Amino acid sequence: MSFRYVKLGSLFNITSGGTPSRKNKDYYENGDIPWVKTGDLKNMYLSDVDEYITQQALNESSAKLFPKGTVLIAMYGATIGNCSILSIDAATNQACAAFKPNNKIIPEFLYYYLMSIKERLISLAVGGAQPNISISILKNIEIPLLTINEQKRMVSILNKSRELIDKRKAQIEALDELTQSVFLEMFGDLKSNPKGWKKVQLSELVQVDANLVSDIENYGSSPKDVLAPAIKVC
DNA sequence: CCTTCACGCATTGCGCGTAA
DNA sequence: TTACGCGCAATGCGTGAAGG
Repeated sequence: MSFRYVKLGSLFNITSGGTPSRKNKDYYENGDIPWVKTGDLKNMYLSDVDEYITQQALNESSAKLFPKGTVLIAMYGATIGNCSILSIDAATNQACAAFKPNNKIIPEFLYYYLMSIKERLISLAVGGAQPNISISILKNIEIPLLTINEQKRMVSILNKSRELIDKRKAQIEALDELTQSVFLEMFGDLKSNPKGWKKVQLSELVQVDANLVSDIENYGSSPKDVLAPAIKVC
């Protein structure tokens, strides 16, 4: 795989949004244009927002409408460095930098790249009370320029890895609940069973590591049957 | 003149302490 | 125990300065 590094500024016309005046009700009341704030940049894809603005707000403020596929990154505030890909057309406030989709970089590849350099981006931020990543800093960030097919291949690998991370997170949460359930089984009031867990074989619940299961089952006082949340760890 | 940057202020929500 | 007030942190907003 051969590639060269290219500055984001030469690939994208990076812009920020704007905040229509809060004093003008006409900008917000009955608005139907999604308006993104940095706090909305939580997940990979963004389809749900807190606030909407009107067409008038769009016309009379520096808020701009960005198309589906635009990658947004928070430039300051506690959410600095957070990214999302728009899965709807939406406007943003001034704290979001926007990379409109083009034919050289696919949004998912840019998203993963920005996430991979998040810590570096934060360290580049300047300012005291509220550190700032400016658009000029973003323009100077270099990204490996791969062919679209290579980008797609990388994205599919990274998607799989992300799925794995999500699954692992779900497993950890499930195992945390399992901890509670074991204590409830051993010391709690079973009749009350406040969470409505069912009684199942431990081996039925935990499929991830057969040795771990046998270790737990063979560990003296541990019960083979446990009260468990209605999920399976696999 | 318009856009962007960067700073500081305003607002909101949460946690903690205290008094009733 | 509950309600209230205070302080702090997080986040959004406004605005003056700078530069193209």
